[in-house]
Formats: sequence, structure tokens, C-alpha cells
Amino acid sequence: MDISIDEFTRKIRSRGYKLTPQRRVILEILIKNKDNPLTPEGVYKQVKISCSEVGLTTVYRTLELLRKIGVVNHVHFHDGCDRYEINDGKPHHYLICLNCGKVERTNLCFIDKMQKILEKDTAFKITEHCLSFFGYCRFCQLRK
Amino acid sequence: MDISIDEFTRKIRSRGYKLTPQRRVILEILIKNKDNPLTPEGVYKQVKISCSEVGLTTVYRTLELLRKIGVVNHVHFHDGCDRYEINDGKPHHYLICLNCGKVERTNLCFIDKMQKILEKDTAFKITEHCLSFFGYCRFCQLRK
DNA sequence: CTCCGTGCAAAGCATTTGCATGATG
DNA sequence: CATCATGCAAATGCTTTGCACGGAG
Repeated sequence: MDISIDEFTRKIRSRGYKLTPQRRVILEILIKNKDNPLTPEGVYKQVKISCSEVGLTTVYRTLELLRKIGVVNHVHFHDGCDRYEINDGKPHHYLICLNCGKVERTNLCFIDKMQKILEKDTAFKITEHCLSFFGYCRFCQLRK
Repeated sequence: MDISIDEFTRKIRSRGYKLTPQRRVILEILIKNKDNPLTPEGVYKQVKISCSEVGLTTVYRTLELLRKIGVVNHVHFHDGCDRYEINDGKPHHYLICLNCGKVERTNLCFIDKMQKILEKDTAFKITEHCLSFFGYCRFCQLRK
């Protein structure tokens, strides 16, 4: 287990933010779903399932806060809503099937290399990136 | 000039879609803005500037149509709206400054290679991808 | 006591849909 | 002239904001 809640709570506190029960619950859910980027609505539902109570507004605000301090990443599946995943320091990239919606994760990555070259070439200081691939999974290829 | 409107209109017609004046205007605008992914609203404004009349709904529908037949790409800048750019066959990737919003384009790309390996490893058939980098441009780095 | 965080309700936008009208091949 | 495309208005859905209440230090 390379993700600990303590590590993240430290990060939150060190920035002067309080670790409220709501923030803790949301963090736990994100850690539990580390392989599955959740929408704010998805986080909200999981909160209910775990028998806790957190307002949807708070979910939105917390996710944005966590993103700002680098605890979660922002991901897009082109389906009209934002998704968030815990940032464990490894690159996460996704394969999204345009037919069945299946999502596969891959951590194959040339991005580090690409990022370094880009930073040198452009003098940009890169802090985040977002990469998703879209296409058809092996089953949907057959079904067409 | 490596982008011709005829090339795209052929693509549209060959799929059984009609080439209406509205679609033509939108195509022209996308070609004119090939270095600058536009939001549907942005396309709509450009239409007005060029003294044409196209409903916003039609803009949405046309962009989605063009995306489906591979004429435009879908891009995300994490700012709450979709963006579209003409697909000239070259990879387009972006550097988005989180401070001033400046967007730079780069076509440095390991994605082709990455895509081939991914397809082999996962049996996914990849048809699109979306890659953006976020960070701070050289000016905003100094201003902080 | 002062802040910061929360949660409700309402507002704000981007996007989609229903439907009657209009244009195209 | 049948079909597909358009455009308005309304609906939808995700996200943000205003504001009063509540809790921690």
C-alpha cells in the first residue's frame, strides 16, 4: 500500500486547511477508488453508501481544494463531467471505449520525457497534464 | 496550405451528409482558426463576425457531426467547456498557463509511438486522444 | 470571539431535446 | 417530394454562489 491517508492529511494541514470529517471521508473514498476516477456525483454517492453525510456542494469544494494542493488529479473522459483521482505520483492514462464506455488504465508513459523536452523548449513550468485515449475495446471491435 | 475545404466537404458528402451553407461557414471558421481550438460559443461569435447567421444549436450539432466523422478533434482546457479544432492529421498538444490562460501549441509528440504500443498491449483500437499540459508560462513564473 | 467550513437553495452556464419550418439532393 | 437540417424555446444537468448557521482553536 503506497497511499496513506496520513500523507495527504499532512499536506492539507501544512497548507493551513483544516482536516474536517467531510474532507477525511472524501479522501478515503478517493483512495479506495484509486483506479477509478470519480465524478463529484460519484463521490457523493459513495459517501452515502459509506453511511456518511456530506453535501454535494462540499464535495465540489473539497475536490477543487484537493486539486489545488496537488492531492488529486483532474481527468476528462469527454462525457460532460469532470473526474478526479488521487494523485499517487504515478502517471495515469486511460483508454476509453467510445462504444461501451469501458475504461482501462495504463501507466505506460513517455510523458515524463516529453514534459522535460517541452519545458526546455518552451520555458513553461508544467505542473499537470491530462491524457486520454479514445477508441474501441477488443469486444466492441468484434461486435461492430 | 495543407488544409483545403474541399477535402473536408468530400468527407462530409461521402458519409451521406449534406453540405449546407451553415456547415460550410463553420468549416471555414475552423480552418481559419486551425491554431486555436474554439468553443461552440466561440465558433458562434465568429459566425456573426463573418456576417453569417447560424443558430447556436446548429453549431453544437455540426461540431459533433464533424467530430464523429473525424474532421475535427475534441480538446479540453479544463475551463468548463469543450473545444474543437480542425484535424489536419498532425498531433496538436497544448500548454495552458494556469495563471494567465495563455495557450501555446506544440506538436512534439511521442504519442504515435505510445499509441502503437498501447494498441498492441491492450487490443484497444485507438481513434482519438486528448493531451494537454497545464502549468505556468515563462511570464507568469516571473510574476509570482 | 473569530475564522473557516458546511449545507441548503437559488442562480449560472454549457449543452441537449422537441418540434415545426425550411432547404437539399 | 421525401428526407435531412435548422432554429427557436424549453428542458436538462453539471457546477458555482450567496448566505446563515455551526464548530474548532
